[in-house]
Amino acid sequence: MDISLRDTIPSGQSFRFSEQDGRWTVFAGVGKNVKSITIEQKNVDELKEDSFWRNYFDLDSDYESMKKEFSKISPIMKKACDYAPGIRILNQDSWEALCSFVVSQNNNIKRIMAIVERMCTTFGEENKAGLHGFPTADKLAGASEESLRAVGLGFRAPYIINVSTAVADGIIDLDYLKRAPIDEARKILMTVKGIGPKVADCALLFGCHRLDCFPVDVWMKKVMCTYFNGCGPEIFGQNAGVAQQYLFHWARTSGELK
DNA sequence: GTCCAGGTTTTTA
DNA sequence: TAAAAACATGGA
Repeated sequence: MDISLRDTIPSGQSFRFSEQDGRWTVFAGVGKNVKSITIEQKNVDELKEDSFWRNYFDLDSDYESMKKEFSKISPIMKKACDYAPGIRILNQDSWEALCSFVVSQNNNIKRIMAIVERMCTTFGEENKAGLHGFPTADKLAGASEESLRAVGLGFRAPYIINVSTAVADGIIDLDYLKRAPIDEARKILMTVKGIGPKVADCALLFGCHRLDCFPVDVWMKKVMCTYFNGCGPEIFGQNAGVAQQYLFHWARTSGELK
């Protein structure tokens, strides 16, 4: 089973992309390390040729066996896997993901994307190809609250300064979060004012590839309540975060959620 | 005008 | 402790 671009790129895990006539353009990376690619579904095999994008789209993980395990859990879980079997968890830059999910709180995906784009053009370095990278933590830590409000961050502006300062000062070590015990990792993130359990879990799942993290937003609350008897993520095992993404996508786009 | 958006913090009871 | 309100902004 190949990756599905349409079920993965705009599925609420990344925020820098556009689509026109089936051609997806994705931007990824911080500062001058930013890269972009334009790709169509029929050409996804080309992604395997490039080590960066091969890793970014997580093409070497075994999703077939994960889906097989998930499908045993319940009929709805199987339905979600069959509904969009080409979903993948992207390997985004950890800082970009963390910062983007601070932007995401009480916000909608379209507006998150617009704000992130303005953050990149305003605060992000431009590389030789003219692409703006995601702003570094150092840059945002030094920005004024006023200048952050000017790109539409609203009440999140001080939160962005808080998280940027924590990363810039090494209080949050993103590389450590990739290997720390999961409870400790969440706890470290949540010391920042503006990061709660949901944003912490999204940062860990989508930015640190911690597949055991299970972000619960309004959609997932409803799914767990309605179809899983209010159970927690334990029932999904070590790759719960992947199960979460299949359920989230199904709930949000199928129109079948009661 | 009201409600909502991949929430979190602050206030109130 | 737990529930409600406040927080910016723009689109439906």
